[in-house]
Amino acid sequence: MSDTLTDTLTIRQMCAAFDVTPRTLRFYEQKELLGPIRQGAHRLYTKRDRARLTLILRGKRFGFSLEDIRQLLGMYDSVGSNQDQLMRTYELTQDRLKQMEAQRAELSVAIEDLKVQLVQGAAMIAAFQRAAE
Amino acid sequence: MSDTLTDTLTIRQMCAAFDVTPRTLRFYEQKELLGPIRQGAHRLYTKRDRARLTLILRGKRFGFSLEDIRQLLGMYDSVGSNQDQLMRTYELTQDRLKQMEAQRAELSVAIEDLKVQLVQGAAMIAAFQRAAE
DNA sequence: CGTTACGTTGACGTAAACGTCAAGACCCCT
DNA sequence: AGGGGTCTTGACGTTTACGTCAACGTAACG
Repeated sequence: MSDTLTDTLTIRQMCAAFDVTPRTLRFYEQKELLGPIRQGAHRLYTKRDRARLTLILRGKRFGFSLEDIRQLLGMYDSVGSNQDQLMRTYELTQDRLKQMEAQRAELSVAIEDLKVQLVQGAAMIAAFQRAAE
Repeated sequence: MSDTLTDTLTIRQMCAAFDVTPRTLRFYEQKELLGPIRQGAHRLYTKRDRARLTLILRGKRFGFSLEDIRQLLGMYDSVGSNQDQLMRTYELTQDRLKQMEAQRAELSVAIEDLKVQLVQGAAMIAAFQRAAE
């Protein structure tokens, strides 16, 4: 088994692992997206932080704001919250899920569009080459 | 047939149709994403502008920057460019397509994750309700 | 035990994507 | 001809998501 007490990363290791800067990690912490434990003043990032950062970076790639993501993350650690809070988070997550499914459908459309354009582009390039003979 | 000479929208009509502000349309024009014709000083948005704006707003929803989108739009009106330009645009579009396909795959993962969370959330809510009896 | 590397907290700077006036032009109406 | 509505071009303000110092603490290494 992995030693959960020592299974932590320093800020540098974290940066290397996720290709972000220290500033970014501290910024996310300030915005309550991450909550690394402290050893003195130094930050230590646990498995939980790594999981959260994965979700944060993923969310960003889909155009979600950090505030959006913060709310989404609420779903992942709603343990210990009361029932009302849990219900709100649940509904919020349902909404977000629908958004994401709509987004995926739209992305598929965009991909198909682009494929068509590529075929047309290839045809134009071929025409150029015939004309250049 | 539609009269192509009068098939244009004013900036207000355009804003209403796409739910954006005038400032946004002027900003996109300044960034060379749109190129409405002019009647005197006034802007008139053609079918082409409408198609481009659709693509712009779609791109934004996937986290593309306006500069990214400007390059993508280059693919859609590369008619009249020379072969080198055409080839560069073609390759650029291929790259972007791969990005978008990767993005879609990742989005699917995120959606599945969220669905799992929803099931867990539902279970937690159910547990709360049993406990409250 | 010094110094070199890594860490910390502010504080200020910056790029992107607009928002928000200000000042003026143009058009329609009565 | 005056008023109202819509348009124009600046110019400056704002928010988000960090970058970039400065000044300082600490930990590790030879």
